[in-house]
Amino acid sequence: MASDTPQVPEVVVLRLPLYVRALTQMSQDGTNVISSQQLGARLQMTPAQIRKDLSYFGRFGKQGRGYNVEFLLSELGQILGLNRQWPACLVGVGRLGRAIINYPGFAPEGFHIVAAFDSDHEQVGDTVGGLKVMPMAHLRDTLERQRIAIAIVAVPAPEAQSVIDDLVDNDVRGILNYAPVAPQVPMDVVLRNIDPVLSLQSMTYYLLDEQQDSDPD
Amino acid sequence: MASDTPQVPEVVVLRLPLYVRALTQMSQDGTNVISSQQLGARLQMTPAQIRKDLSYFGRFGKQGRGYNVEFLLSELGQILGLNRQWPACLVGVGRLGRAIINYPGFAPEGFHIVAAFDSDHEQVGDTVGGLKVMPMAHLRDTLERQRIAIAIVAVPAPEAQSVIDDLVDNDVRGILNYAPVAPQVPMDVVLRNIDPVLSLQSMTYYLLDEQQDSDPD
DNA sequence: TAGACACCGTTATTTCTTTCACAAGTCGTT
DNA sequence: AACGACTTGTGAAAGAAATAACGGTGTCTA
Repeated sequence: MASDTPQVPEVVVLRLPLYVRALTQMSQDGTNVISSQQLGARLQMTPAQIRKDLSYFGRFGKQGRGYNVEFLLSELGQILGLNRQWPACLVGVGRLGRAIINYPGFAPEGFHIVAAFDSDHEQVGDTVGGLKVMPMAHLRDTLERQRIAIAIVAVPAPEAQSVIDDLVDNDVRGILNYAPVAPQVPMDVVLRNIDPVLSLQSMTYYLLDEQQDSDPD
Repeated sequence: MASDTPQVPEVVVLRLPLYVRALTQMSQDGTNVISSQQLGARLQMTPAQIRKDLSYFGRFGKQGRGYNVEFLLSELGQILGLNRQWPACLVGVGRLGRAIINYPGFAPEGFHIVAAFDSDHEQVGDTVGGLKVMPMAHLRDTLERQRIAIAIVAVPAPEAQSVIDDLVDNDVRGILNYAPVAPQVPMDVVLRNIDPVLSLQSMTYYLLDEQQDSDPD
């Protein structure tokens, strides 16, 4: 226990999954070995950055040759904790929540939504994507019994903070938040926001140049 | 034309929408004036960063007083191009695409999905969220006629790059990509990726510490 | 087995971001 | 009108991240 300053920069951790994804594809394409050069070209980054990123975790390459794809993939999986299953719960089974539950992209990566909650008693009892929707009161029991460390939040913006407080109180350690707010969480809880509107709003800054709306017909 | 190096750092532009959102809420709460101190507390950032960010664009505050909420909001809206409508098209009307089209969060911010495309001829002709799904062949005409500069991509991963190439060829200037890939685009096209799986995969790194899976009962 | 080449890991350097610190301006009160 | 409490905008300093550079090691070919 001695990492007040995480000795691995967060930016680096954020890039690792990118490497994993590229390597996975290469593995499927039958590539056995890859250089930082090639990987960099594939991901539009400098070879130096890739080597430096990896060097935070160990020495995975072979001089003169490059990285063994399978080996690096398995090492990165180990580092990120991808070689196990991560049960998760969903809070909020409105339109967005239902889409999330039915999204087929999570399970293949080991993220399984195994419980669904909603504070609206209208929804409780419904079955969504094979899951019975439970009231928030069942949170503690369910999280503990199913050893759930990750929660996905898809409630309306005004409710998000209080739902997240509730989750934190119940020892959730990671939160994937779809509500368009910037919630406050304790430092030991990992928060990731999915916010397409923010993405668009920063995009438009760069679209303004030529785009001068003249006359609306 | 002389901005090879954009003199406003991209990180700064990415933060502006955060300010806009906080200010919007404050405006609704009836707050007239706010200091960088207060705004910083609200967003968990230092007052200095906020002042510096804003200083790239002008002088919006008053010494000894702070920022007028309405004024700053309108200035930021101007800077980001939020005070106008942005018609957008959607490509890919599968499960995800349908959820996006029905997502009620875009329109209030001025982002209107006004056309939907799919390369799968099974889908073409369907009506989704009030829009007739069109074949990709209609791309050029529609984009031009409706002055669409933004595309939202929700196709399966293997198709994403070619769809995006197609969009770029047809002069789309901004792309919001939901496919789990890191597409290549020319420098003058703005790309934003929405990728919850990547978010989760970097999150788990921080969850590994205590979480040692012992025996599965 | 030797020579030419390729590539990693790491240190040094440069570039980018954030934070600090303070002069100058504003407001409210007396 | 003058004082004290505040807060901005901004250069300068500190800190973080990306890139460059290169020694050392391994690979391949002949």
